[in-house]
Amino acid sequence: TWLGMHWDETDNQSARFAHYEAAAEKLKASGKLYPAYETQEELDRRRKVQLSRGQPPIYDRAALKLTKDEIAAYEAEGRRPHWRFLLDGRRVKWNDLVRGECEVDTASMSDPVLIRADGAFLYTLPSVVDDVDMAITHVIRGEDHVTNTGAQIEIFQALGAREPIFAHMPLLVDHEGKGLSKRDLEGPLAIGRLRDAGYEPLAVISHLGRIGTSDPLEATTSNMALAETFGFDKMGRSPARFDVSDLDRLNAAVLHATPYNVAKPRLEALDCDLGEAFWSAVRANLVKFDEVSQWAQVVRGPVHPLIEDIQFAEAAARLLPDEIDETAWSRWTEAVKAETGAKGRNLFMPLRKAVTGLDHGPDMAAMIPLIGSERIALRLKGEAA
RNA sequence: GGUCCCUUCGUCUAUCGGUUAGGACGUCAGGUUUUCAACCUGAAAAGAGGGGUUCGACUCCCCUAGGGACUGCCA
Repeated sequence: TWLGMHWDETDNQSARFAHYEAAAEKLKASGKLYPAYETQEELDRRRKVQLSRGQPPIYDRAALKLTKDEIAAYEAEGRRPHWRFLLDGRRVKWNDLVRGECEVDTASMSDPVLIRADGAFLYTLPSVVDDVDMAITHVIRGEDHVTNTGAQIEIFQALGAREPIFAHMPLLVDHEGKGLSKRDLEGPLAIGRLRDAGYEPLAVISHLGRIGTSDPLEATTSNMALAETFGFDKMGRSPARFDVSDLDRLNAAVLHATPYNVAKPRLEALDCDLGEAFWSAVRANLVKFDEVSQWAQVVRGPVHPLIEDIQFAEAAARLLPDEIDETAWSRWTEAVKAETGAKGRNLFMPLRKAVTGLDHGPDMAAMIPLIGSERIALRLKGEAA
């Protein structure tokens, strides 16, 4: 919901900082934000002791019991306090758009540190303050934030604000069911890498808009079409499996449905714009867009023909129709069949290999008019053309 | 150690006490293209295990097993 908003020109980073400070002062005044003086080492040690005794590793609020003299002693030592938010320790409830009625018992959590000893604000406070300032209505994030939500709702309320609506989506796991590692997310699955790898934006968005939902994972034709089918109520609550091969399938499907007028500028950019007939002939054979250059090469040459039976190729060359149109392929193969007796796979494959140099590819009936009789004739003679 | 969440075809999932347990992808079989791909049609394929509650449980409750998240002076 903040997408439509604009910060005014003067609202720079230091202005934001002032908002965080004001919020912190407000919390300090109400006693909800209190100073603590433990060092990280002390906290770590305390946590280990608690764990070894089978106790939950929760901050014991020792800082609240500090006397004035003890605080003065820390200050004299040069210690600066960090600031913790005093949790109510109650069952915080909200109606999650994905998970329904949710409840977090903040008594089982440590009071979160909002301000570090060096004065830096931790994300928890700015996140809430920004949401309030920007009048955020919905917070949509991963399931890993569910526990945070309990504390954050308390902060919203302590600031006198109403909390937004929350939607916590399931996390993704890989094809083996293991959590997606940071290495994956910053590596091959990073959005920029996916683009570099040739994935269509529509394929990526089709996947992200559907994974974890009850709707089938299928290619969408536009962002709006996807949005119309999207709903938080369709989202599951268990981790969804992310399989990259689904992205290849979706990418191919997106390409298969891409009309010529959309593909044209991109074909031009690759110097592969051989017309609408070319695009509709080859698009069903693409997984990634840039593979069109391979088929453009088959049309324009040079192609190194694959000829296994010279007599067959000679007969085919002799029978090649003068005019190569849409019907030429069936007339030609009929004639070759009549003369050589070859049929089915034995009829086609030698012709395909000789004419395109490959054992697979788009419909030959559509391809040969594009290639043209001159090049076809040369290729049937075994010449690169 | 604690808190919370999850477990249905191979995969993602629907079902909110009574269904032939539905769909999509994948797989397999046909069809079409006189090849491959694409496309069309059809088929096979599922309730983690054990206890309850109930006339009736995938659905509600408990236990077990398995998985995930959180438990930071990270975000």
